[in-house]
This record gives sequence, C-alpha cells and structure tokens, in this order.
Amino acid sequence: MKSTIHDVARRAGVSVSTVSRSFTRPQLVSAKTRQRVLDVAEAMDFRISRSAAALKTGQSMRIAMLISDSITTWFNSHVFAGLNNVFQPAGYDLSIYTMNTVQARAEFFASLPVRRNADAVVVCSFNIVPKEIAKLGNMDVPVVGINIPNTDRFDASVNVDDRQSMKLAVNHLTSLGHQRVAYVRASHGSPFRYRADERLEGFEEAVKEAGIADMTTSLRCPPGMDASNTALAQILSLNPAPTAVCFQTDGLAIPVLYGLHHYGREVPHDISIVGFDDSTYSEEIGLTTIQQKPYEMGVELARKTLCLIEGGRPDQPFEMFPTHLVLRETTQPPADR
Amino acid sequence: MKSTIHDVARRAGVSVSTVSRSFTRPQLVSAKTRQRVLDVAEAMDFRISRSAAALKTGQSMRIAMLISDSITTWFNSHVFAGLNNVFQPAGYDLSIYTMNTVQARAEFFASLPVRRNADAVVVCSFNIVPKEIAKLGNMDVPVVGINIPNTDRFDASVNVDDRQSMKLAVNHLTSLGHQRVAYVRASHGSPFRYRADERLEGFEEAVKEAGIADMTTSLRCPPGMDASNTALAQILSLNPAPTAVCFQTDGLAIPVLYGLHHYGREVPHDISIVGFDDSTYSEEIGLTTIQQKPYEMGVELARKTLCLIEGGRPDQPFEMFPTHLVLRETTQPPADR
DNA sequence: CTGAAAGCGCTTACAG
DNA sequence: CTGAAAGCGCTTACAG
Repeated sequence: MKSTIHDVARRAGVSVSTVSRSFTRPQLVSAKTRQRVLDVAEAMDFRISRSAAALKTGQSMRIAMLISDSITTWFNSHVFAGLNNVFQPAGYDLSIYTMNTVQARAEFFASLPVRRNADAVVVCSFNIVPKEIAKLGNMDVPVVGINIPNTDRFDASVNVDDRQSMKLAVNHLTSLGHQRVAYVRASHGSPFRYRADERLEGFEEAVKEAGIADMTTSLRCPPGMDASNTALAQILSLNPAPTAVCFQTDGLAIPVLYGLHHYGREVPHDISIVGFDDSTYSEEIGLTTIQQKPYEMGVELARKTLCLIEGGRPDQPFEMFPTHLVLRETTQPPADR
Repeated sequence: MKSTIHDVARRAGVSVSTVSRSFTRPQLVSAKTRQRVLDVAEAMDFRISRSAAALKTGQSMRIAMLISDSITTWFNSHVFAGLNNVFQPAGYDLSIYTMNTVQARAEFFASLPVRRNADAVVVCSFNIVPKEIAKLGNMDVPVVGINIPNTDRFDASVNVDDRQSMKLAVNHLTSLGHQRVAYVRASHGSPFRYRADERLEGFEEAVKEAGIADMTTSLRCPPGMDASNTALAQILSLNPAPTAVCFQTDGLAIPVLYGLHHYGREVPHDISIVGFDDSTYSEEIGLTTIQQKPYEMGVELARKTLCLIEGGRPDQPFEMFPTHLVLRETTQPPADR
C-alpha cells in the first residue's frame, strides 16, 4: 500500500542505495539517475520514512524543550516559534515537556524520558538546579538554554541581561525627575523566579544609585486572577503616591494601566508606567517598556543547537541579546515638578 | 555507551522479548521478572528507542498540526497546548506546519512532507479547500479539524458556532436598547477568513432580526500595526456615533477600548463594547465578550484523534462546543435612552 | 557513479 | 510465562 524504498528502487531499475542517496546525498548520484529516481518516487507518492532513517543513523530527530509553565505564555510561545522555524526545516521535531508542578518536575528528572529520544535539550527560562543539569549532561547530547540563570554545564545559551535591562527602565524614570517610584513584581513561587529576582535586584540597584531608595516601594502580586487587581489596589493606596511604577512584565502593567484609567488616574500625567517585554498589545496601547525579542532568540539558539548536533562549535556559544528601552506614551516627567 | 534492549536482556538474564514486553505489555510478564527487568533497565539508564519501536510497529508516533498563521496567537497556542497535553503522554510528538504564505501552502500540499511520517493530521482553523482535503485523505491516516468551515471528508472535528455566537453578542446589545451598533472586523486576507465571514454574517442576521440594520455600520481594520488605530479612528468619526460596537476578536477590541478612554469616550457610559474569544487580559480588563475555550477544544479533539488512530470511532466525531456570553463591565443600556 | 550486504533496535507471531 | 527468529525501512562502509 505505502511504497518503500525497495518499491521505488525496483520501478526505477536501481538499487536501494541509489534511491537513498538520491534523497539524502544527491551529489553522490548522477543527475540523470537522480532525476529518474525522484520522478518514480513522486509518481509512487514515496517519502523517506523518518523513523527508519532515524533508527539507522542513531539520531532521534527530536529535540526536547523544557518549560516550567505553559507554552501559551507570550515568552514561551515566541521562543517555541523561533526554535521550530529553524528545527522543522532541518528535519527535527520539537517536543514540549512542561514541568509546572514540583512533582512533574521531579518525575521528569528522575525518569528522563528524553534519554535516547532526543538529539538536544533546550531549557527555557528555567531555574534549573545543578543536579538537574548534571542529569541532562549525562544524556550525552547538547544541552542549551534560553534565559537561564547560569550557563555552567551548558553547551550554548542565549540570554538577556534582566538586571541591567531593569536599570534602564529605572534610569529613564529618574532622569525624568521621578523620585517616588514603585515596583510591581509577581509573587514568588513563579517559575520565572530567577528572572524576577534579577529584575528586582536591578531595580533596587538603580534606585540606590539614584539616591531615591528610601522613597521606593516594592509591591507583590499574589498568584491568581486578581494579581493585577491587588497591585492596583496597593498602588492607589500608597501614601505618598508614587509618581512612577515599574513592572516586572507588561502582562502585569497592562491591566494595571487600564485600572488606573478606570479610577481616574491619568497616565502619564498623574503617574508614569514602564513595562518589561514589549509583548501583546504593548505597542498598540503605547506602553513604554523594555523590549526583548524571544522569537529572534529562539531562532539564534536553534542555529547554535544545530551546529552542536553536527559536532561543530557555535561562533558564540553564550550570547547575550540586547534589550531596548522603547519610549512610547506612558512616561513623562512628574507633574509636580 | 548507550545501552540497548540486548544489554538489558543479558544483564537481567532474560530474552529481549521479555524486556520489550516488560515495557510495552507488562501484563504479559510475571510480576517478578518484570520487576527485575525494570530494575536492571533503570540501573543501566535504558529507555526504549522510540525510533526503533516506531519503525517496527509502522507508526510514526508523530501527529501533524496544520496552521495558517503563527503558533503564537492566542487561539493557536491554546489549541496546541490542549492537543499536546493529551498527545505527549500517549507518546506522540506534535509537529507544527505553518502555511502563512500562498507559496508555502502550495508547496506543502504538493509535496505532503507528512506522508508516511504522521499518524494523524490536525487542521486548525484553516479555510482548507476540497482539493487539499482530498490530498490529506489519500494519506490514509485520520484527518481531524478544529474550527473548520466544513466537515466533509474529515474523520472528526471540534467546532464552535461562530455565527450563532456573534448573534448572542448582538442580541445582548439590542436587548439593552442599543440601536446604532457598529461591527469591527479584520481585513480580508486573514487566514481566519471563513470564521470572520461567519461572525459577520451572524452580526448582519442579528441586526436584521432586530430591525436596526439601517443604523449599523461594518468597519474594516487593514492588516498591520495600525489595525486597531484605523478602527478607532473610524468609530470616533462615525456620525451619528454608534452607542455600541461588536468586535470580531478581543484582540481588536482591547486596543480600541484603550483608545476610546484615551480620547475621552467612557466605556460603557458613552459606548458599549463586546469582544469575541475571552482571550488574554479580557477578564482583568472587564471586557464583556463571547467566550470560547480553545484549550479544552484541543484536549477533546486529541482524544477523538487517539481513538481514531487506534481504529475506534469517537462517540461524537463531530462536536460543537458551546460559547458563552460573559457579562463584564463594558456594556450597559445606551445613555440617551 | 552504483550495488550487495550488514545492521540500526526494536516488536510480535509462533512455538513451547 | 518466556524465548528464538524474522523483519520493519532505511543508511553506509566497502567493493567494484
């Protein structure tokens, strides 16, 4: 029913070796023969079986992506898209492994289902611990990371400087003259803990350097639906009121921005807002924010990974991607100045 | 280096058949033997090679998901998450095939790279044409769809009634007393064309039934960054001004909602807004909208697909998922009433 | 440039 | 309940 490489060989009057080469190493076959093989294959609706090829070559043609929360988040889905758009044309399938509970995570690293079944492992925004990295390292395939806290034991990575980026945001505000600045972060327990930590540290450093540390406040959003509501309530009740607020993510900033309007606080006249990510709606809404580009980071990390799989060395195994302060419409000098 | 089933068999003092059965059909092996095999396998870091198993069984253990735009959209990423969370534990990899240009699409259906390399094909929100479906059908694997215009030739599908759902939105507004209602849709050329069409038709029907067809306007967002800006500009310049606006998607509604605030129109006091999807931020922002649940739809479609792969018949091969009007804070009776 | 042959690591029908 | 053996569909080192 489905034709195999043997059927094609017979119909084309060549050996299976030649059929195989016509697909995988065309330069080894005469142009004439190759064309005939390809024509016959086409007529028979033949495709190379990836399972068979994988078995023979010892590669699984699969790459595992480890994430600690949902693939539906802005960051993860863009990284995934970037990775996939490089891996897919190269013949690799990208499989997601979601570790969103302590138990799922422990199970994954205990049983390591990807062993022997992945040609590389991509660790995405994961506060992965040394013991876990060691386990992955034992798999003898490249282990690469995107926005990982620490590159030890990794073969390649692509990162953003969260600390420095957040300082960009604060410096923008302080240089406008803001003195009472608040910071809103997601609750601990977030899978992005280390990134949250870095951003908070960047905020605190910048605020200290600006000499306004004693007038700043750090607010916490509890997990759940009302995260932004809680943040909003805290901002509105701060006394004296902050003239500017930095957010750990645009995802926190946008609902608060909306809520501020709702309660009659004009942005940026009454209060300035800076986000982080440049994610969904940020441009349309005019949110001033720190831009990072997870799609592009995914593309670049996939390239490095392919290079490693082929036994090469990426030019720049550990790359720091730039971020940019994007000025839009939610910041201005404080009104009382 | 990597141990195979033979190594395990030798160390455990059994045949490879028994090792294989211990993993894939445990009930065929005595508990004692199985435990010994599993212990040895564990000690040797052995995992079944999925490529080898796939070759032998004739299954590819891969499922293809066809989408016509990015995997990063709210709808697609949630469907993907739902599918993947069922397929992955069942041992299947889910591969994305993105056809976002006419050329990419033609190439895909001409070469059908998934032939012999997928155990099922999932068509996601695709205005797929009969000729294309026929090509997929020739692959001899289940072809299933999610939000497809027409279920002919499909083996299973999960859909939402876009037309009826939009009528829900309009009826809500007319029953509040709104008479001048506008509709905002994305430009044609969108990959979601058929869904956009259905929603527009639903809108027009509802408006006709309510007897306010002559007071309604349908606005179009051109593609690109300024889509919502253009819509906003049109809404603001309509004369007489509409008292309510329905949007094809929340993604269009949210930036416009923000823009209306910006230009001093109070929602819902001056103008009511209804979205469609219940997507990112809709709840936090209090957007009244039509809710659909792509994650749940993905889960259910994956279940049907698995059933079909195993040769069964899903209880309900073609399922219509409900949508709900979610009342929040962006609608009220018109102020001039 | 082409072919014959070995073998990748499993699963499963068959036999006991 | 267990094992010996065939074979899934390829790739590739070797020979010519």
